[in-house]
Amino acid sequence: MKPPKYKLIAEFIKSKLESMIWQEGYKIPSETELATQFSASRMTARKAVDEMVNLGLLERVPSVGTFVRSILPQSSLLEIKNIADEILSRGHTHKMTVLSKLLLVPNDAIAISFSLQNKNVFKIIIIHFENDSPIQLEERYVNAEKVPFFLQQDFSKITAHQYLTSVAPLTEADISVEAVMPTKILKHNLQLNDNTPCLKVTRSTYSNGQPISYVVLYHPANKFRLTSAYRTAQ
Amino acid sequence: MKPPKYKLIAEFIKSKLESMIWQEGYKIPSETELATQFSASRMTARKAVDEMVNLGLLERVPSVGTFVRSILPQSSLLEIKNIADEILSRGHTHKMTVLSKLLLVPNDAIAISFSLQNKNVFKIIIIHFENDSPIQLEERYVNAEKVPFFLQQDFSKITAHQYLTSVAPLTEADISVEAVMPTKILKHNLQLNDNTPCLKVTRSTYSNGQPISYVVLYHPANKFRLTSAYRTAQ
DNA sequence: TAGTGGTCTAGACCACAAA
DNA sequence: TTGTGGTCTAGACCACTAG
Repeated sequence: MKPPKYKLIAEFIKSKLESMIWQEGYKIPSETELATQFSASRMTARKAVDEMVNLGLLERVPSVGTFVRSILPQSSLLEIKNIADEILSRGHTHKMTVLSKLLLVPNDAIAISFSLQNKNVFKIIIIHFENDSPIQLEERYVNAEKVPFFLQQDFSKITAHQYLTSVAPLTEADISVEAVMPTKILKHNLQLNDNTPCLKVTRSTYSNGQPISYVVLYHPANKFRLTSAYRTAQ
Repeated sequence: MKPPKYKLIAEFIKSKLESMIWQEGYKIPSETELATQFSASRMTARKAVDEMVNLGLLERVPSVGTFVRSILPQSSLLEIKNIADEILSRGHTHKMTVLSKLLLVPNDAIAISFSLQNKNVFKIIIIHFENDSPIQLEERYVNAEKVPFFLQQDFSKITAHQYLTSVAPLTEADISVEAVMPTKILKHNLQLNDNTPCLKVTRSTYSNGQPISYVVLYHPANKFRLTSAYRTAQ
């Protein structure tokens, strides 16, 4: 299984960018030059450049050349925050209760969302309290292979999210947000009235391409808002 | 200026998706077939398919074929996107109705959120439709001093957001998301049942420190998800 | 005029899946 | 065995920019 040639060229470009040898605004070798350098056809070199352009790392200027783009600090947009820290930063007290802990093989829906099939996962359900009032129900699935000691943690000392990021650095995440009506169980656990909708946040996290955790968070809508700030570069 | 051949092929595919002739899961003609049909080489047909795959509308399965992807209505929280483009990129039709347009001095709540006091703002209310079904109510306040010709735009040709970014480049934004129960008016306009919660997105946008627009977007929860992807810098 | 990216062709070989 | 997508080649012509 050898990688295709265009991947090699793309890796070459990436390494130049990572090592900062090619800095912002630098004009990279023309497609013809890259092709010659790698004994490839121009179409193949172009495909490598295509990939980097799609990633937003390079920018083409017709008739002129291809240049290193300025980097946008996009990661700060929706920070993956720790609920304990957030509550403490509001000057409130944080408490949690673990409702259940177990080891299982995920059902289809979870497995597909989480790209884990026929693998063991841990499941844990936690309720978080802010000043003794429930503010979040956390239903979390964790890749048991990658994080074998997950269930042995004392979650009153370290949150699940804190522990996971310490074991496997968070590199990618997919987040989705919906508004839902709570189920009976949810209503009971979050001490909700009849007509209170919930914010449902679903998040899959990955560490270097490996799925680590799939979590569904429910927040009573009258107590919670998800916020995010956006800033362009410069 | 005639469009390149691969664009024609891409448009052909897009039209099949928009008209729902090719539905979810449908296996589209092979690259070779497309090439023959358009008297193009396979590489050119492939480039058209590439484009649709990158847009997330098609999915390749090696050795088997290329298929129409299932589409969940979702929107990016991170990127400030244009709802019309998003709907179109799902192969659906977009329509809008302007409910009201006016010039006013903002009340306190709006003024504070929007850091505009004693200044004129335009207010506009728009309903967006995806395939004739209402998907978003947009209640927007615009800084009249910075964007004097806002109300004169034809919003069936350009969305409010498109026009604003063309006049004043978006540099900062604050976004917040809540789950709420719809008011009577909202229920009526979004054609909602009694028990459908709404996702309420509030966004303030700025251009180089100047407030440009404050917008509240309501989405029926059964039709909408907000999503976002997170990637660390390399 | 020389160099660049944008497009395009008409072939080719491969690995893989389905019949 | 056939058809598919994945990769690749060695040319080509174009419009455009810059020296």
